[in-house]
Amino acid sequence: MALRYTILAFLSRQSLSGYEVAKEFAEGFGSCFWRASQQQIYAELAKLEQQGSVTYEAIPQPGRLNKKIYSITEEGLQDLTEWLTKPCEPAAIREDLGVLGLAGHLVSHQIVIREIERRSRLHADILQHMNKMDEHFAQNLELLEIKDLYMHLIIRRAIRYQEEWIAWCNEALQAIEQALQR
Amino acid sequence: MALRYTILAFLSRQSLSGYEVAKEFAEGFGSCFWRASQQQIYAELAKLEQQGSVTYEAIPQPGRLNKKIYSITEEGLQDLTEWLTKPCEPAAIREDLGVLGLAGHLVSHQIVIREIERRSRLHADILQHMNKMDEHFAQNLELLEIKDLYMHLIIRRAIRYQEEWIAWCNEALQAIEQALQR
DNA sequence: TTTTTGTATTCAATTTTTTGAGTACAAAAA
DNA sequence: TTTTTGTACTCAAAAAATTGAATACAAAAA
Repeated sequence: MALRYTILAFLSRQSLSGYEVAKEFAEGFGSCFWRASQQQIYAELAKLEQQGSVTYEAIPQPGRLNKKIYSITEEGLQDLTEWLTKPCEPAAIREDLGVLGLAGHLVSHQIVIREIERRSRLHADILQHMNKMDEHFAQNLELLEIKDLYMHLIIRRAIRYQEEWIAWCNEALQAIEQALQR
Repeated sequence: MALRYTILAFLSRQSLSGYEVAKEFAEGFGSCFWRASQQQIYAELAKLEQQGSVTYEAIPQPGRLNKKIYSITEEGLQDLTEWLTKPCEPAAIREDLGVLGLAGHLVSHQIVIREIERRSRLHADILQHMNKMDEHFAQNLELLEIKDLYMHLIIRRAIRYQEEWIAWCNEALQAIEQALQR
């Protein structure tokens, strides 16, 4: 279960409130790597706090609910490090679109084409977002400290992933069109 | 929830026993696209049967438990078609290895390198398997009926996915080595 | 001025997934 | 001949994820 460790990893970079962790998932790393709902995140943070892997400092906000700034503890750091050290297995692709490959013959090719075109556009949007995320790192690649180099590499993974999707969409569209002409 | 529809999609191609569906997941499409345990599959088939999306014919096996051959029904076909027609969203990458990008600085670079090298090998193995799956389709691409063309395209997706992983692993290893030399 | 957006968190029910067994027998391999 | 592998299915508990609310207020936009 990587949600726990993803949260710990965020907190190993900087202390964050639950809301900010959720934002990381929604906009940063998580937007294309790992998704989690706010509820999941708050629940996990509470569990981590109970187990002593994180602590929080309650920041009283004038006229509002307290903001809890979570920080990783020694135990949390150790837990995370241990997990990172273990080998991990590749994940399944788990794409709904894959089912179209199994049963696409049940719907008209227009629908298949429309869906692939739509996907291509979606990935182009995400790609743009990822490229923006990478900008700062890619510009001074030579001076990056290790922490940022790894971040750059993982963003690169996301970028290549999106590019690959777009390339496949093109390949697929071309193949379908060619088949239709016969 | 695509498990349900993935099973329906398998059954839309041919009738299968629960065991054979599980094998599809373990070795075929599912090995790299969608994973599901036997228990999940049997449970889902039972649910689908209750709902009338599939039926089964019990094949008495001499001296064994009955084998249940599941077939998709009209309702199942309609349900699946409806689902295929709706647009679907890209999935998150959900790779444990991604966490290394967030917190790789906590472990030695040997561990990071070892893990990336390991990944590269794993993906090469899966790639080989996928290429074998595609062989039959790729050979007579010109004569494929639509059903098989789509299957080919989705296998191509899996192939490109593995190739992309391997390419990224190489890029990452090179970047890390270069950084270490400074 | 009212509505929307953004910050910030919590609760609860349901569904899905994972984990770990257990049953039963045939065929092939050691 | 004993063990392993493959076929074939079932049960149950625990963990994780999803869905849908609800609360509370500030700031900006309409």
